[in-house]
Amino acid sequence: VVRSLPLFHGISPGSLADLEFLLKTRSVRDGEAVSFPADGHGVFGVAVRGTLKVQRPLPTAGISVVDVLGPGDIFLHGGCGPVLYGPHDEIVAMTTSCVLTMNLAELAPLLIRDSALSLRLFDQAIRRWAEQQDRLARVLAQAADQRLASLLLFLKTKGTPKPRYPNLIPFNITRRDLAASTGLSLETASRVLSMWEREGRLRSGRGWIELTDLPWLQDTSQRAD
Amino acid sequence: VVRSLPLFHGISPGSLADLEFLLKTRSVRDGEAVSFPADGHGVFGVAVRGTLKVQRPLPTAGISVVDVLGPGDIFLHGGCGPVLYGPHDEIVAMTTSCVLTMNLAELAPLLIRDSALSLRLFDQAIRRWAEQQDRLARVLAQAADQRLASLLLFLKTKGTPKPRYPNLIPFNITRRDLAASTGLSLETASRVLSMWEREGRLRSGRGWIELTDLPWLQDTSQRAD
DNA sequence: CGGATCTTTGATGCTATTCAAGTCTTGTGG
DNA sequence: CCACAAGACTTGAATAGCATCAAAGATCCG
Repeated sequence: VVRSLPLFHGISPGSLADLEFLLKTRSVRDGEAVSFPADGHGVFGVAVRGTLKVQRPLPTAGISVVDVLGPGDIFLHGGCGPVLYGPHDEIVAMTTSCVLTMNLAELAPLLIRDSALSLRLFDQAIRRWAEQQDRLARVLAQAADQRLASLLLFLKTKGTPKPRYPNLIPFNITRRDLAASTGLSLETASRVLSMWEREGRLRSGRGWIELTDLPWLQDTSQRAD
Repeated sequence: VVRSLPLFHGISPGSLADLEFLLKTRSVRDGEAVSFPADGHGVFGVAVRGTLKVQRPLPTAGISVVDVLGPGDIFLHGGCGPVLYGPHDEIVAMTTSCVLTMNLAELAPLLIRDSALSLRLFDQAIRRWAEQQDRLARVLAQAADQRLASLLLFLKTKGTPKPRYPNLIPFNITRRDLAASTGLSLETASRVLSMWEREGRLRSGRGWIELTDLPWLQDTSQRAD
């Protein structure tokens, strides 16, 4: 499984063997959360198949979706030291998924031994970080419909397309998720999508969305009011 | 200069020599932007002294402040491949500052040779990425006053405190900057700060802010409406 | 002193939220 | 197979919060 990931292509056989020894496969069903040890040890992981969302609980009992993981995306959860997602963040499968995980503490020795592997992870960190930077800039500046357009286009990049429906977002995504990812209310997200559906920009149903007018969505996400 | 940065403490003498050879010092005066080659080659850099903001131009002719750099913070600007800030992003000094820069293309060979250095940069990438994650979550979920409180506390961590005024944000920060960092309008930012000044939470003037009630700001940034 | 920039304040309007009611879809168990 | 409950979605009306527009007041600099 490890060897099949583009993330690890060209990595030395020794490191691959170590990774294969340390990384444990686990499957997560649609809607289920990835469970983590409660003992405070952090986890390093990689998404292999499927798509997952990272939810952050809010003091108001609501949640924000702070990230979306697709195949090949790494994550660092819980624990102390440099970590991406806090111990309260939940990683929930949006479709039947498969992730690899290991103890975070065992990652550093591996990286010290193999600089090519370090570089690969550094590269990915920069790429994903820039992705977040972009999301932040959009949330800071854009109106409701623009944020939704940006988000839908972003989500499309995070899933493995279904053969027969290339523009269908290939995982379960509810109005509630869209709202939690854009900082809008569920009702506003629903209203915007209903409008777009009337205009023929997309088709949608309970938990699924198919983008039928990508160019228009691109324009919308980039227009200068 | 390179050796004095905590970022590079404990790095092998060989790599330090390489870094010292490649990294060029440049000073930036208050309000000035760091200039970059227009030839499309990316730049890797480190902030050494002072504080800088990263501005992203918007289609509406406005700007968003997407990041703030303090001493020891790295950045990757322009160029192709994995890069943090796009070619249109500007890095502007908020106080007289000093940064080290080098050609981004020359970074990878260095990282391949020294895995400890790679690990150090990976660590920082994760830390800063998590910082942005946190900002994103706040912008998604919080009201105007909460966002401003979070931002002020964040900004305080990015400057080197002035000896006589530990709670003074030690660089030039205008209402316009606060607004561009939180996604609010200049007027709203001004109104909230005026209110806080009347309530004795802070003192401020043209371009400066002194936080006089840190615990209250903490509470505000974390309260559940 | 004059000009530029930063800041404040008020009036007005729009956008998105909130609250509420109701419809549709899906899965479950009898 | 049908009834039912839970969850997802829609829609409307009222409201609140923030943006926008406009004008004037501070502060800094040469």
